[in-house]
Amino acid sequence: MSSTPSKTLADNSDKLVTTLERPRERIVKSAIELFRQHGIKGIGVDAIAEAAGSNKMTLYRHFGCKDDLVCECLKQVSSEKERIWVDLENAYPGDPARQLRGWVDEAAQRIFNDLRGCDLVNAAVEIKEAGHPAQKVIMDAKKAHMQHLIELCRQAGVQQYEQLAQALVLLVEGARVCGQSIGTEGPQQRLKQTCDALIDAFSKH
Amino acid sequence: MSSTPSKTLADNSDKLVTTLERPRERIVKSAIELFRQHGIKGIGVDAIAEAAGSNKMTLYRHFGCKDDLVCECLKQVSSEKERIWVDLENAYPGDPARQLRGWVDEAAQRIFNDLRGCDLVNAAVEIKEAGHPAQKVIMDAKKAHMQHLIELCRQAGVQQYEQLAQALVLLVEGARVCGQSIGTEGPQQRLKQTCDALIDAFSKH
DNA sequence: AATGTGTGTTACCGGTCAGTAACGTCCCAA
DNA sequence: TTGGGACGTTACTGACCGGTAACACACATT
Repeated sequence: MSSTPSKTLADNSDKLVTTLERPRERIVKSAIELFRQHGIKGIGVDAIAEAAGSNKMTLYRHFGCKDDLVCECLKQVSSEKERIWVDLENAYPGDPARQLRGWVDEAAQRIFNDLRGCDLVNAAVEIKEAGHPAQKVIMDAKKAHMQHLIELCRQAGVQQYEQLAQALVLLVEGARVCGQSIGTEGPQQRLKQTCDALIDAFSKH
Repeated sequence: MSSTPSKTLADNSDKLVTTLERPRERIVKSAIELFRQHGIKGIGVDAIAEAAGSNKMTLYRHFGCKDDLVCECLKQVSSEKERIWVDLENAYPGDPARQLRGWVDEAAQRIFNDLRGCDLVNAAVEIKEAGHPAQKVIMDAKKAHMQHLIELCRQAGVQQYEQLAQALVLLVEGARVCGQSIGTEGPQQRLKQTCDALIDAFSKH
């Protein structure tokens, strides 16, 4: 099947990671990148360990099984995503309305520059087994992000702040996924314009 | 016309698929369902053939490789999706505005009843290999659906019909994907309300 | 009766995968 | 100096996977 990763998959002639970090960090970093490139089921632990300049045994000493590694990667990804809230506060201190626009800008920018979608959503699509530990990680992260955005809309003085936040999340998630399925010519091109118009409409009353 | 339910009663009715159809149709039908349940990479051709009450050899006589079967499934799924346009025309003949609302209703209903998302998008998430034949199938189907919706918005008398159609697709695709990652409590709960408000806003000017 | 087509059965191939065992190495701290 | 912890190397297991070969059978047409 053409989905089989080629042999040069984890060609570490140029390692994905610096050797300055410990193997654990290198493994997680490599795993995140390789999961992004090939999907969770599309890459093996051996290739991950090799790309990290390590080996399978060390990987399994740090993570009991592949699922644990997946969870750790998703946790790290989501905690990196959470950094946007402090970044926005630093960029526009005390101005939640501008921060909200900034959130849209950031999302639109990312979607434009990377058509691979959201790591958490992609993992949720791939992992269908009921009760898989990664599902809770994904759900918690998405709910937390949703709550943060609701709070930001509230602080921005929007009366129907919850509705606005939910609509914005739908638009952004939809844009990410359209980029993946349709490609560059999808309806996500006008994401920023649509979001801005929506914020305007909600800010009037 | 009274065809006799004659002699051929090999009857293995324990299978999940009716034996009335030929193996090819049974295989495609089983594959669609199993891909939905386990993902494309999560199920093997052997299990598909068995669920279809057939076997791997027959599967490979009809489909040269697993990728071909995947493409056939996606084509069938997308052609079933295309049926919505004639269904809408039949439900609200000559009333594109009502048809547009009907499209939203249908999407919201499906998302509410099934959290497994869109088969085409799920396949696009799983299949990352550049040039994989399924990607063209997915892209063509999504673009065609997008064009149909744009045309419907235009016929509904919306001036900025393209913008509206694109925003609606973003909302719906986002809702589907939020159902998968967040679960029942996601922002997709208010999808219909949001879409209706958007259509109202675009219909005024 | 002969033939061909579609199908089922069994067995096999080479490859990949997650995960483990056993052993060797290096470095740091006591 | 010694001991231990972290890491690397090799080899292995058992399962699964996509795909193929060879053969048998059922049936419809002629």
